[in-house]
Amino acid sequence: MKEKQSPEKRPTINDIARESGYSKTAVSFAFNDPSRISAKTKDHILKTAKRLGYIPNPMARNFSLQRHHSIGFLLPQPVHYSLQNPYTFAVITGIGEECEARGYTLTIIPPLHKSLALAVRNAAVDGIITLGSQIDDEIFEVMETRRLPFVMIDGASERESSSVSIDEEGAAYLQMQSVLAHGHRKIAIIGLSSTTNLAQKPGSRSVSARRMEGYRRAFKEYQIAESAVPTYSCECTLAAGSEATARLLDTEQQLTCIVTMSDIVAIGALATLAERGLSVPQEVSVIGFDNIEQGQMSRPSLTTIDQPGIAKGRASATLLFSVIEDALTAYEHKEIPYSLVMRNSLTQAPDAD
Amino acid sequence: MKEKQSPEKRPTINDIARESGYSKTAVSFAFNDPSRISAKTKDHILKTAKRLGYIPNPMARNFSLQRHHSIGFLLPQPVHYSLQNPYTFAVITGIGEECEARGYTLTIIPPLHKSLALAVRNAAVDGIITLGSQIDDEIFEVMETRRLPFVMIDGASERESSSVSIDEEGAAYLQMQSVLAHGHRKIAIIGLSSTTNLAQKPGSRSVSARRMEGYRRAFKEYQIAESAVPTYSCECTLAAGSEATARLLDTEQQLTCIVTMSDIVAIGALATLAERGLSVPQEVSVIGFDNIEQGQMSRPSLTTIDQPGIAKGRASATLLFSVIEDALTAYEHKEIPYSLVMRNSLTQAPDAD
DNA sequence: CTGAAAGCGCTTACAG
DNA sequence: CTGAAAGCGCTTACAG
Repeated sequence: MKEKQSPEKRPTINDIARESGYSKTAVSFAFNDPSRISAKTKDHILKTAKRLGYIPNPMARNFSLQRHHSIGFLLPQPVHYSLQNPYTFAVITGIGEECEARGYTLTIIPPLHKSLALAVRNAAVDGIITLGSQIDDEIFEVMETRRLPFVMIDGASERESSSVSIDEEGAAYLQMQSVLAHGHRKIAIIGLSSTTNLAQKPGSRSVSARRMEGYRRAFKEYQIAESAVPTYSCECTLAAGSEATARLLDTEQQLTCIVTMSDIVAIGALATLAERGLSVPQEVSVIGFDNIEQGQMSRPSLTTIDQPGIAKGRASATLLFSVIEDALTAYEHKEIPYSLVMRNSLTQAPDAD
Repeated sequence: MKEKQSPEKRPTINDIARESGYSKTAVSFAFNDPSRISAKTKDHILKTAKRLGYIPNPMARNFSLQRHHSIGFLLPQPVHYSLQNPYTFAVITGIGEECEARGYTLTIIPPLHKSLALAVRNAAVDGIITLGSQIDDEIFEVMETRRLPFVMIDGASERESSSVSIDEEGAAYLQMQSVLAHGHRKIAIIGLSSTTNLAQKPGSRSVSARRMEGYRRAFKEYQIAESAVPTYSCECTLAAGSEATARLLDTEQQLTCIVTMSDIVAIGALATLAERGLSVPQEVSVIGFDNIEQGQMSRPSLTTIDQPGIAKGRASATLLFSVIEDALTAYEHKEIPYSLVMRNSLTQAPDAD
């Protein structure tokens, strides 16, 4: 009765043991540690396995080993939005490179029934990397009670964990400073709107907020009233960037420079400016943030702040693996260097002299 | 002795059963099917779970259920190359959207110790989606002996499985036909080089090969000798596209149009042409393939063949889920529609009249 | 070199 | 409504 051989069912280690005449132990060794059995035994077992079409079941193996061999990447927003931004992809690429080197897979975790926390409860991963500052408390609690190590990229929480970021305030300062140094005074900012519907924690400052402080420092240095600089915000997509720029051009008079917090938004702005017949940078300058690859190819090429997504992804995965595999418990906060990339979308203000 | 309470270890269902005074069965029901126990029991159990910090172990749950709740995406090339192409990302986005709707995660599977087949042996997924035609026989064998359902996108195998593609030959015909209809006769092609080091199976034709047939049909129609059209090929990256274009311009005389098999390559071509001071489309026309988002933003905007990556991703996931969840066994070959997107990189040949 | 057996942490058919 | 027990398919410490 035990032998019921439905042709559908894949063979298990028991089938190979029975069929080859050896024990399950021997079969397991044949696949995982052949040095522990004789060459003859190994050959016989492997041959039997091949004949019956046996491959050890990874799920059972992982369960026995208590390792998923995968790390998770938490999408900050629904798939459709998140994956629209090449910066997200750069981060994923970096994480993926590190996974490849370690023999892990990379599990992308979208919200489950609209809930990321629920998705994290169920995620079959050994650790998690988060991106952005929209991770709510419930998610952290789930990760903590699951004892799931995690690393935050661009995060804003004071949780006990490793993290990877750039100095947002410093980078934003550099960005605005370079705009002001080019003589621009009629400036508009397009920031990043937080699409989360959860209240931001008082202690945790969003990326937008931290960058605004950098802007303020630059304003102070150039004695500009912050209130004189209109600030818009939009989602981080090409379309939203175009549209925000259109709104902005309809409202503001005689701008000479648009400062964005994302290349994607900046490229959207370029499109709208071209449509309106405004030449960049002669009439209006534009500056981006991120340094995505497409910024080199846009016309004009985009002046921007380089924040290397791939490097961030790699660094976060390295940090995560060090706690997963080496059981490292000291948390590390890694700051990735940023820099100003001068290309052709920013020039002297036309009204400056 | 059994009770050794290391503070490190997360509690299991046994701990909650013991602590709450109920059985494991009851604990399991409290989480998965509360209607089967009394409200009082449920409350008590859930409270105990919360107190001890218990979340059911997903690995054990999956193992018991014999479901990973994840589908795999097979990277056609090492992470660093594959994820360079926005088309790949569009496909991933489409798959991700469908996973999100079904409550699955999406596992990205890079090669393990350089071997994709090895990675597929170990992948903790319920099914696999492949992209491109570089999947070798060993991989198919692994999937088949693992009884792992799979769907191929842009695949070229005659395997028993569902697949998603466009009519490559027809789409390429349309592309070349539109070039010829604009009067171009001094044309060069930049195809896709196959980076696989395995011999292509005789029966399976690569995407490049199938598209060449479409080109041939167009040539025949316009009575052009195929041998008169130089054909280059390069990897599908921006840099390789730039470089192939440079090589091509160094060798060929007085081209009026460059026909590429990928927008990424076409955008690389645009960059090289700009560098050389050749105006597009006045002096040289360029046509792409894929219709990635950046093609709208390039200068000039890119005329191309639309092959919707997101739609392909979604369709492939839908097909895969139908065999995973509904145990569907009939294989389906889905053709996604393509179309010509006329923008500004293609115009009448300068020498035509 | 080889094997019997415990263990990984759940789910669920079955009996009460 | 509740619980004892079998089962999911491996790995590995231990004994021989």
